[in-house]
Amino acid sequence: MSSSNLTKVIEQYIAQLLEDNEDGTISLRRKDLAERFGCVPSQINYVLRSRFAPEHGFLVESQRGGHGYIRVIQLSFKSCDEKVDHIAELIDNAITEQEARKLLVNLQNRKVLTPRERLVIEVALRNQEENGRTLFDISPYRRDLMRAELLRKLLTSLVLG
Amino acid sequence: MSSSNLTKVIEQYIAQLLEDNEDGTISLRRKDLAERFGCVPSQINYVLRSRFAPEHGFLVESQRGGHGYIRVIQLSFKSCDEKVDHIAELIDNAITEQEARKLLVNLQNRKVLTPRERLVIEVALRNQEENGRTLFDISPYRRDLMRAELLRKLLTSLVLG
DNA sequence: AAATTAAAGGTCAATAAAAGTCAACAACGG
DNA sequence: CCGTTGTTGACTTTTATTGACCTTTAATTT
Repeated sequence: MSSSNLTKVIEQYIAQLLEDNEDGTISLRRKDLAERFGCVPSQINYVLRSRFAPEHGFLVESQRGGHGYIRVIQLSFKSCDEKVDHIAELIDNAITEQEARKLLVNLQNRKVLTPRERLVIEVALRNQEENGRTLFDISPYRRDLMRAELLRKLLTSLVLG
Repeated sequence: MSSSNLTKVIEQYIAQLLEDNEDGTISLRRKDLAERFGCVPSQINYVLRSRFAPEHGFLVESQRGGHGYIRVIQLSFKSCDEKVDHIAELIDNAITEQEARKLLVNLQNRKVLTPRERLVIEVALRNQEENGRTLFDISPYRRDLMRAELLRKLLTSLVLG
């Protein structure tokens, strides 16, 4: 039944907690949450993986064992969907290394990225390029596709964050 | 009460002592500390092992017998190269997702990374994991190797940058 | 000086209390 | 009907706490 979609319900519950808490950080007990929603504990992991991933601007920290916890951190609320759409448009289905680099320089100039953030992104792109070329023998075009996908994930996480 | 988190309380106490002391060094008596917090002495060893280990940026020295003591030293890096070496030591040849996440939390706590930088790094790691798992069918161990390599590249670039 | 004793701190293993992983199965949307 | 998304439970790993036993050092006694 789509009316009782557990994942959605739990997602909204957590989102609500995050909204209520001004600093964008909340702490959960996995077991308690599972009990509250009458589900198995690993369901909580599923919700976190699928809805509160870093690609969406969230960080999740946790500790096992006695006094364990799960902490969800929303990096910021000033996410304008405009910006995200803009980024998404900027990055086509495929993007070359040159285009990617130009885009990053541009974003840094516009203060969307710090120099350090640009650096990390470039290292991540280069690493994937390297692996695709030497380890997996991916075609140039497919590498452009993969580059676009990675870049989109990295940038949207940052724009959201 | 068993509901309170002893380890955390003791950790914060020691951290406070270190903050108050300008030279980043303090001396403890294990027995006194155990008495103050109403726990068994070996609990102190646990706190030191798990919270003031080198990977958290501390050194612990001690002496047994009469006039014994435990000294905690907060270490600082003179140069970038020292920092790079330290980071390199933290990342083994292979690293699991869990270990990687812990390391990143730790580095953020130590102000080596901003939250946004941690976010980008987590996205990059997740992306590679996802590709390795679903696109290229890489074995778990090999994914741990690749994760370590990527993490090393990303972190050293940042520390140097 | 050597032996003893007291006073530190260290190690390890058992136990309990979390959270994580994975794969099979179910339900849903196109 | 097929691929994706959600649900479940069995099994694993990590963390915290406690206590019994071990080692090292300094002071005291013989």
